[in-house]
Parts: sequence; C-alpha cells; structure tokens
Amino acid sequence: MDRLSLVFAALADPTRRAILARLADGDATVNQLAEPFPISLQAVSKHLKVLEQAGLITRGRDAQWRPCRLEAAPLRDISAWAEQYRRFWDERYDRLDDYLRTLQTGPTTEEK
Amino acid sequence: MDRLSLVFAALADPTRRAILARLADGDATVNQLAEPFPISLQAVSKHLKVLEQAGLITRGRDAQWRPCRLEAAPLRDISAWAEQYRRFWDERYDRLDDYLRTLQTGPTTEEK
DNA sequence: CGGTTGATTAACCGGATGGTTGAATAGAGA
DNA sequence: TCTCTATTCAACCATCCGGTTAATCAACCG
Repeated sequence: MDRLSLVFAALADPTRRAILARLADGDATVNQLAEPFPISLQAVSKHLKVLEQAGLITRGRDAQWRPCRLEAAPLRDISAWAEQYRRFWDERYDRLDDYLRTLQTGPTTEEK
Repeated sequence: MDRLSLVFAALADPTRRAILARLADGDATVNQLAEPFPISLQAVSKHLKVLEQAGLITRGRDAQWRPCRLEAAPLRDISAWAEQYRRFWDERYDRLDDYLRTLQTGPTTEEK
C-alpha cells in the first residue's frame, strides 16, 4: 500500500489518534499507552504496529521497555495533501487563487 | 463511527483520493468518474457512497445522471486536526510554541 | 537458576471492505 | 410502448481489521 493510504488508514481509528495525542505529551511505554483504554495490551500492541508501519511513531529499547515516540512527518504530509483543496473551503484563498490564475500565461494549473 | 474516522477511512484509498482530485476540476457523473479506473462501475458507485457518507461529496439529480460535487469541509477539518501537531514538525513554530508557553501562568496546555 | 515484568506473536472470531457478476430501477427518447 | 443509457441494489467472495485468549520472547532481579 502507498504511504499516504497507510497514514490515512492508521488515523482512521479513534484509539490510534488518542495514542498519538498522548505521545504529544512525551514518549511512553506500551503499558503507559494502554492504561487509559478498556482493551487488552495485545490490542494496543497491534495499534502501535499499525502506527509504526505508517511512520507515525518510532520505538526504542530500554531494557524490557519499548518506549514509543511520535513522528510528525506523515502528519505534515497529510496536512500538505489537504491544503491542496484549501481553495474549496477558504473564500479568501479562493480569490487569491483566481488572482494567481490571471497572472499565468498558460490556462492550465497542473496538480494531482 | 465518528466523523473524523469516517473521513480518514474514506481517504485511505487511492481510488477515492483520485476521484476527489478529479472532482476538484468540476462536477462529474458516475460514468465520467469511473472512466479512468480499471474497475467496474458498481465498484466506483460503492466508493462514491463511502465518500458521500464521509461528507466529502454531495450528489444531485439531473435526469438519469447523478452528478457528484466535491465538498471540502471535511478536508478543512482534517487539515485543522493535523495542524495540532505542527509544532512537532515545524522548527519555527516550535520556538513560537515555547514562547507562547512562557506567557502562560499555568503550566498545562490543554488539548486533545 | 527461577520468577516476575514488559511486550510481542499466534490462532481465532465476527464484522467491515473492495471487488465481482447479475438483476433491478429511473428517466430520455424513438 | 419499447429500448437504450445511467445508476443502484443484491448476492457472493476473499481479504483485512479490531478485538480476544494463550503462549512465547526478552530482560531484569532475587
């Protein structure tokens, strides 16, 4: 699966987003991360694997603990992706967009 | 499922993101949207249902055609959500964040 | 060594997902 | 009306997903 799909899929779960929110306050072990949730430690471990595959966290090793750390780069990527569509929700940006179009000689704006 | 999860799940598929990209160029019918893809029309119809449930498109009715229109509000929402984490990828923003913290009397920054 | 703690792996289950084919619906037009 | 086009609905299938329990691995500690 492509990178962006992995990240979006990882974020499409409230538990995983809560884990990221927790990690924003600092690194944490699996047990610490699992504590607030009514699910098993194994289930949390699976969530962490999904987040790791998506590049949203990295994991170290400190004796028998596996501290998790937030990695924000993919979040920057999805933010940038969404910004592509900003002109569809931001009126001011829309007008700026129109203005920028008038400055162009060619009629096409290439983007994906 | 909560709103944000629906949107992220909808975006976690390259075909659906390609459909959104196409709709950024203007409204389109199901057949027009399906044309570039090597999958059946019915499969595209299912994708559109997912996008509609997530609030990412709306559909009108023009005779036997069901034109699809991009709705950007959920994209604004996920952009705003990701921006929460900006200080973790933006060095400059990080320093601003530190500065803002020093202005606070309390030591906690409440956020989810 | 043996035991305890932290974490992952394995096997399983029910439900969702993404695709298919085939039938049904809705409207335009001869 | 009969037909053609656009689209959806229904049933089916393989795979994935989020959860469980049980077993295993890894590292510390007595």
